[in-house]
Amino acid sequence: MTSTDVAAHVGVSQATVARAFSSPEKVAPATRKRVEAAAAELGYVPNAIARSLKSQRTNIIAAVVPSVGEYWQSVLTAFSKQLADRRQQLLLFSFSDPAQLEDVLTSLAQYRVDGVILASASIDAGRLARVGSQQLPLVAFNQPAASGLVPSVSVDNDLGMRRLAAHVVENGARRVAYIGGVAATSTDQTRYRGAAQALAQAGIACPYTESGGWAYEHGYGAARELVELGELPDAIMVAGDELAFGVIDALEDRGVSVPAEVMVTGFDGLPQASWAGYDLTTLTQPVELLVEQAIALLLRPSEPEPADIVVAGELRLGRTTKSSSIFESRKDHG
Amino acid sequence: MTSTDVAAHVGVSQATVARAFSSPEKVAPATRKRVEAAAAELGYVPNAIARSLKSQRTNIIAAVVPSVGEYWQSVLTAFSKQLADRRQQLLLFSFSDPAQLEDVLTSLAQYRVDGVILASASIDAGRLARVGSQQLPLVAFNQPAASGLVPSVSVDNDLGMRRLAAHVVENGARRVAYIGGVAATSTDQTRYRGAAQALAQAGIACPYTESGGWAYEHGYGAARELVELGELPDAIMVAGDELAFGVIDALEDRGVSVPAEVMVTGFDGLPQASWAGYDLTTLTQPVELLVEQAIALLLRPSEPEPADIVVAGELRLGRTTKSSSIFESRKDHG
DNA sequence: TTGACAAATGACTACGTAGTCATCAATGCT
DNA sequence: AGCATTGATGACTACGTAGTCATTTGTCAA
Repeated sequence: MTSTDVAAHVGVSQATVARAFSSPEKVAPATRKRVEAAAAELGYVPNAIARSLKSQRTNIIAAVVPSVGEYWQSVLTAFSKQLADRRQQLLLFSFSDPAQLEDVLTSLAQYRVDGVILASASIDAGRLARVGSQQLPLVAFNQPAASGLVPSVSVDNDLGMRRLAAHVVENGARRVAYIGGVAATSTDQTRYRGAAQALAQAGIACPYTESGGWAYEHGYGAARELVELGELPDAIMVAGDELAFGVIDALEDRGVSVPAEVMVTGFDGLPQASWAGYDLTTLTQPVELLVEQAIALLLRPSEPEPADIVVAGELRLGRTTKSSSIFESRKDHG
Repeated sequence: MTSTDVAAHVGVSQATVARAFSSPEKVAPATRKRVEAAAAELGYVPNAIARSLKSQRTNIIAAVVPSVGEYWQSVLTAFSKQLADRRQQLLLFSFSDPAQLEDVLTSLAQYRVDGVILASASIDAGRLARVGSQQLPLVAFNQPAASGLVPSVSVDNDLGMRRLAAHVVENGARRVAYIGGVAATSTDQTRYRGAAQALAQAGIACPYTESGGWAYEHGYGAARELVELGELPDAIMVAGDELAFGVIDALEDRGVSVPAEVMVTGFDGLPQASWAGYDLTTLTQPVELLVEQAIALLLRPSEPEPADIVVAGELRLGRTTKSSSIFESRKDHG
């Protein structure tokens, strides 16, 4: 079924049928009605492929996203929803291993999408530059390393961690440990630096432990090791919520009470952080807002130099850092 | 950058450049080398849009998936991974409200994708038929209602629930309640029927409570009501894992111990079910296998009548139904 | 040496749409 | 009535690729 078929059926030219769909105001109402009726009867639907070839726009945005991780799934959900509202489609390129990125970027280039969202902590500057050198609109999502290289949107990792650090210090923590994800990622580095510097101002050191990933089991493993080494701190600041869930479970499995013995903070503000089972103190990322900004950056005519948008998150106070009664009363009397 | 540009640069015809990429064996090795070199130099990448127009294949599979829910996110991840392995792309159409389905299906039709995965409990038979009436390959994912209408792949909901029911009965449950998601969905109905029938064989009634959704908070709310009504059963069978997490947290928030006072079972086998914090007894869906079957069904030449593939899940025993010591010892001595 | 044949390549065209330009009819104005 | 203007429509073409067919080149055997 093509516009030509419909045209023949109605007795008009192919051009008129095409206009009836792409710019209806240019077609006489009576004609438009007849075209629409015929299209419905014949089951004609405009071919987006052909339209894209002609118009050089696909109405498709590509998202390059890690295939695992609660956080990325929630980001993906937000993108998919907001793009749908703008009548754009989402072409998904997911990868589980940074080594697959080459392939992904290659096939991505073939599809002439209207824009690309690069959302992954593990895309290095070199690759970023390579993608950026192509002409297509691009935005890096939550990738501190991209700043300056390509347009980017990020949560304020530094500020977020500072707030969390200030909070645990206020709650009486004097010895703090940090459990990171993958030390090589700029996200991890930025978050750790924020925490370490804020704590340093309070005269507190903050040893870094790399868990080796961003998943539950990495957090679980790292916390288990901390427990087995003895010498537990007053608080553990964790680089991400999913990691933090693992940390909490590992601690409680070994009889360490959270927050009475050890406080725990996360980062991201996943839905699960609000679940009663965890009720995690964390830095909630304004995902909807971040995504909105990213899409705006993508569809806006490109500016001379790459914009870097940084949005502050919101502190979520959960039971994992609730002041123990000792501190509460101390504060009451202080 | 088009194949024509590269051709001019190398001094061959456009056809030769096209062949060098689409069927390299038809081009003399020396020529191919020169073409590839020029393409790399000029930054030429074949245009998948134009290729699709010509070849009538897009190498794109569309997935229509609810935008919320842990389960669907994990399914989406699996599809995205497996399709990438087969060099297919995933065009994502997500919706948060069944009312949006009309729009979604309309824009879907324009993209001439090679196949469609319909994954949602809330697509009714009428709409299914409408989509099915189009010519494109289609597979319904985990939608019992689709059986017979269109090709489908599902986990064995009935068998799974029977196994779970048998398990809680073995563990001594004599009074069992069922918390469903959305009663109007065929998934919910099938699962409840499986549980109710299996329990009936043991002479146990199984009242149904609708929670009104599939999310954590729905489960939490439903369980809270059960507690407030008093009369807690020995076991609560829940229609989905995410719901079950809410149920567990609601129970424990109100001082009801799981599993000592009330056992809880889920369904789906989400990653979180294995987290130490929940360690849920559930029916693990073989998501990878289901997805594999779905893709195979999609890409296989269409059979005369729609195939319905049903795959059994695997029982996961967690602490939420661990036999209490009373039963343990009773069994030891029995 | 020449005919037969295969390999390599080029010219051409279709895929389905939308934009440009031309054409034609209808309307309004002087 | 005659002319300019506007609106509606049709003819034509380009978008970038890949398949068909024809042509050229090279190889081998008689």
